[in-house]
Amino acid sequence: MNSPQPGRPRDDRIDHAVPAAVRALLAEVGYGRFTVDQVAARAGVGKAAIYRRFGSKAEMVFASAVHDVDTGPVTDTGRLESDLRALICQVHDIMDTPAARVALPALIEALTADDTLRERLTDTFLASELADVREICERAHARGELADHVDVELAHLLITGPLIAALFVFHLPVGEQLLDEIAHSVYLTLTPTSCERLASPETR
Amino acid sequence: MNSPQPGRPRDDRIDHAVPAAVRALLAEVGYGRFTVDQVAARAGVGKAAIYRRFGSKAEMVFASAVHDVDTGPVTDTGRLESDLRALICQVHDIMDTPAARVALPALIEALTADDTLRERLTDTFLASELADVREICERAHARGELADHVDVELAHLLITGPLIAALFVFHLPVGEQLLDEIAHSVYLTLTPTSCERLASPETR
Amino acid sequence: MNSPQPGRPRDDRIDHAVPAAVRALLAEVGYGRFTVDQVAARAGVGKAAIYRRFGSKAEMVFASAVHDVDTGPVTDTGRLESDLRALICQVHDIMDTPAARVALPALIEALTADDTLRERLTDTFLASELADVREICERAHARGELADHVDVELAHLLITGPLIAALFVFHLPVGEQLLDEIAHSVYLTLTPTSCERLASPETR
Amino acid sequence: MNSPQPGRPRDDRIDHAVPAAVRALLAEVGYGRFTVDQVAARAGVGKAAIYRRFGSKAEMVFASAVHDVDTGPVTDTGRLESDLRALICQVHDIMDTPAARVALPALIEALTADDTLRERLTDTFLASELADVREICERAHARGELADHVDVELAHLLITGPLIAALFVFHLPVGEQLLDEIAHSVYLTLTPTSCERLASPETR
DNA sequence: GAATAAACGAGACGGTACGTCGCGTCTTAAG
DNA sequence: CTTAAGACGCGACGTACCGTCTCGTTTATTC
Repeated sequence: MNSPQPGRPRDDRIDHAVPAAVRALLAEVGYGRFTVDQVAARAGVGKAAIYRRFGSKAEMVFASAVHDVDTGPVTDTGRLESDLRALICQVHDIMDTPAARVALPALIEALTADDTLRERLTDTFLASELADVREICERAHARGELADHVDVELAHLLITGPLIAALFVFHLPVGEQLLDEIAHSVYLTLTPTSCERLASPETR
Repeated sequence: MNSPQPGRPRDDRIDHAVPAAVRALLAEVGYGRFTVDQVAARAGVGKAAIYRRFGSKAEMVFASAVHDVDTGPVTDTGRLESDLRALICQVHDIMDTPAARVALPALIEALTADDTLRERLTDTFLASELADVREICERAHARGELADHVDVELAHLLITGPLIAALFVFHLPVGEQLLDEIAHSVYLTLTPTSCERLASPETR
Repeated sequence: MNSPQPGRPRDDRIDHAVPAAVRALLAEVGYGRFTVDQVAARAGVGKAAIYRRFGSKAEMVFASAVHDVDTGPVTDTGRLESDLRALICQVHDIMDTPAARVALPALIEALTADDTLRERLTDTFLASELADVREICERAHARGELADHVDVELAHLLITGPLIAALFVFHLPVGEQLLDEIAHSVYLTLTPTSCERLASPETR
Repeated sequence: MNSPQPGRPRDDRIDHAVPAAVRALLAEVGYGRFTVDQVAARAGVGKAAIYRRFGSKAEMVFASAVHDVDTGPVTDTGRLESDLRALICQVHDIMDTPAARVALPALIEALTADDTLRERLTDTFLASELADVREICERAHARGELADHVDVELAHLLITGPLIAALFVFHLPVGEQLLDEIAHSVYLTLTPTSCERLASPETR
């Protein structure tokens, strides 16, 4: 019926070799002195094979660096703060890969000029993270830990922002304690303080 | 005594004209389609004069983008939360310049490869902001709003991180309300929760 | 057997278009205000394609200026003096091209520093001209016009020297009469003088 | 009367040091990789002092290379051929200086673009050499060796041409024998052959 | 002797061309 | 129809040199 299409099929090994070479080179030389020809040579591949798969250098880097960000479902710890803590840890693990440490800054740079890339990021990474935050909040609301209307986008910024700043801008060491503190900060921000709850429980 | 130095001195007007041209061009065409020749032409200057001052295109851009970050003293509003709000606004004003919106992502990218640049950023921008945060906290402590030991670096991350993420990564609109919310979040994180205050009012 | 060589082959049209553009530009603007970018633009070619063929601007110019010096066999007029006249005319035609008038002085300059270039000139142009002179002399000898041992290199200098001096050093107009006179001078120099012939007519 | 003019007078040492540096550098690196800044450094002099004396790099080189070409009167040997031989030797001595071997090719190159330079050369070097040739011919005519009307310009080309070609184009060794042969060739060309004189003494 | 005026070393300046490098496309022959 | 190899057009890069200009200093003549 449908002939699997004529001609030589694409080589699956290339689909793996190229992103691997990209990550290796990113870790070695960074994004600045990073060349498509180098990637081709390293992967033992022609440039045409690369450009048949990726529309541009930026796309190639982006697709190669964040190749398996399907983080799976958010672990349910039973309490809001530790759920947040788990999510933050998950995000951190994605960002602190050797390849990601150089690819994400490059991605940030590329985003300023490339609207398509920006849209794609919004639709995939951002959407998925917002969904995760929303899920956590809904679970907390179901448990009565949280009011029904929380600003999910704000929460997302409070979670990712400090991580991005620490990792990619100020290049500070990011330890467990910092993740705890960020989680606690978000928790405090999302939950009405005891004081408010005690003082005016009916105002809401 | 010691002759100031032989030869024709550097032209002061160029020292101003080049960064101005850089900022204008960054705002107009972005970092991607940004040319040293364009800068030279715009500034009415030869390329040699530029490369005599900056080692590379990147250095020129970064040195030009953050030209007057000496934001002066932090306004004292009398209350911690509004002090934080003012500081956040200050930081935001620096970052939301047309030139900065395109230069800072490029700077972030460059930081991953250039240790010197990283040090320079740490010693200037980061140090100055940490000092600002510290000053605000000390004033709050003097007023009795704050415990004596607060994590200034954490506070700094909580302030700048969400701004950076919103402006440069997710390209979200940053309005007054968001600045309010960030300030509130930092305030909540720094101050002991009501609950704790209620539980141990005499510890002060 | 041996694969002709991998990859895209050099474009033959460029091999012709570039020298043509060089000659056109040399004739138009001279060697002084002559730009590689202009050549590239005129030939509809990238600079890389040029530098893939020629190691430098100078190489490109010289290789382009003397593109078809294979002047074919020397015309046989049946008499030594008119043979010489024909050869001188041939040499003059090569040197008085618009392109050659500006390229050859530059070539002369380059020869002082570049041994390789010098060798190449010796092996091609000089060798070919010496062969021509030798052929003419041998024909004359066969006809009995000439003694058997003539100094071919001297003859060559006497032919080309005045042309070079007139065209490239003193920039004098070179008309038919001058060519006649040079030919006559060489003829006189090569042939035994009448005096000698009168004195010893039987030596032949 | 004429005040020797106010202000600091020009430094005589510079007038000597610069041409000396030019000749040294020409001999060392040739004209191609020859820099005005190098000359200034070598002579221990500022560039302004150079450009106050010479209008351009080409002028400087030209004036420095042929600085003492006042060859004095032509020796009178009593016979035309040896007079020619002496003149050729004089010309050769000028051209075969280490500095001249690189400066003259550069001068030849410069002549194609610079009309002023060409005029200057014509008015000085060429005029002086033509005068020399003319003087020799007149002496020969007075002695009865020569007819009254000889083509002085042709003679000049026949003298200088082969020298220029040998020295600057083909870079052949120029020995005493070659000078002899050139002199003989010119002699033959200038003097009517015995045959002609014998055959038709009255045709002239 | 002070003022003037030109020349000096040093080196920055505008301009222009150089030769290199990278991107993304195209063109071969081979599979 | 894909592949490896590599040439292609384009365009920016950073360097080099020219000839000019500005400094502060030095050296002579003129008031």
